[in-house]
Amino acid sequence: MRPREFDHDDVLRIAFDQFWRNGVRGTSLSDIARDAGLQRGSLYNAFGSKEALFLEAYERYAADYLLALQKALGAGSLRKRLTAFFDLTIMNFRSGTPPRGCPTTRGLMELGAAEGEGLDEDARKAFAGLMARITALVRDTLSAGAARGEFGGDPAAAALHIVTMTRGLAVLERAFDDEPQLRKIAAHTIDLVLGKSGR
Amino acid sequence: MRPREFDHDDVLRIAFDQFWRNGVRGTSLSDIARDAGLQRGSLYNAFGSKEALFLEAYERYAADYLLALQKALGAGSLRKRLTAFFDLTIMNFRSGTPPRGCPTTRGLMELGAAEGEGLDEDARKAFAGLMARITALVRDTLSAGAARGEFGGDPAAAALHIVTMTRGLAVLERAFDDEPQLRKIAAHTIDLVLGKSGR
DNA sequence: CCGAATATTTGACACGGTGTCAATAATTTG
DNA sequence: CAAATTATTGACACCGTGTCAAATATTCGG
Repeated sequence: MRPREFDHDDVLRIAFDQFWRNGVRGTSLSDIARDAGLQRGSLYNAFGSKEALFLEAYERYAADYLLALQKALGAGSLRKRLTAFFDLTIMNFRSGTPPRGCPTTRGLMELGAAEGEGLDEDARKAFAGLMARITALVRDTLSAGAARGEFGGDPAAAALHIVTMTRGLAVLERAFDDEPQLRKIAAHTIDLVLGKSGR
Repeated sequence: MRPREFDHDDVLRIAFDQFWRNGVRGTSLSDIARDAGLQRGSLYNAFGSKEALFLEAYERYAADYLLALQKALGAGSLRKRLTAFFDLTIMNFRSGTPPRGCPTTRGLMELGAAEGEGLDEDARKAFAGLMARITALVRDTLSAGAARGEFGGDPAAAALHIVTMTRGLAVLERAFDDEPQLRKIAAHTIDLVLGKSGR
């Protein structure tokens, strides 16, 4: 067999960077091929379609991101953990020049727009899976905090609330381009969930 | 002058319905022209471009939606008002078969993907304006509630929190297609903002 | 009532993007 | 070294956006 002339993971990274920077709609396979130094046909041969390539790049990124979130949630008081969680989330939206927005939400909203087509359903599932895993991480962190007396509510409900807030922040970031406001909203959320006193 | 052969507002309604149902990306001007019974060229002549047409249709819808929200926020106890607000929001996401998602958020995320191009910036501004106006409505409702002793926190911060939650719900609706869960999250948010007792 | 002015409609065209396919080229294995 | 297998390449079809000139319909002034 003839071997590939490119590295699979390299292309996924290049593609995700493009998708993140310019959106799925705003990125053509010609763009990615040019950046990766190969022909469009090779991408089709290796990945099947633009959306399949996006999906692979997305899942690769999601795995890394999940690890980073886990790390952020893993040290200090419950308040410190949640603060680190929101900090990482917001920093992620604001990375790049200009800020690229939420890498996991933008793709879904773009692809999820035209549903029932097969691949879009796969994108939806990938996103739903990531959200479920993030929610589980936050829930476990809250449960552990509750066991130490740092939290008194329902961990599952609070985790869902927190994750919903991160998705809302992802949308508002696109609308307002106002990082201090995002941070204020996040701080307020932590206060609300933990009780303003800080316990 | 030769008069138009179609009604401006009719076309905006037809277009917005298509955009809402199939997404901006998934709707071609041929689709809209077919539904409206005219030629593609007439749409370009009347509206300039696909995105300009979307924008006009969007703003027309947003004005109606804002009135509906205002009405929902206008009667009963503060808890009842907020409940009606979230109910309307969620019902909006879930309307249509299959549910069409949030009419105001989807378009932004699709168009906001490729930024710095002029018209996308207009879409961002339109969305930001709508969000600001909704936030103001909620803030005023909370302020009035505070004056009646139904709420004890910071109305501006709480309003921003609530609106952020609605955007998060708009995203999660696409991911999970689980209406009861959306309602649970909304109820939990109201409890958190007003204090679980209900005062 | 007629013609000029003006805006709308129509259809052809260019362009770019996705995706397919057959032909070609480069390895590995027998 | 030859056969088999896979990757690459370039041409093609198709669809969507957007532009333009020609044709058409209406209004207004004389």
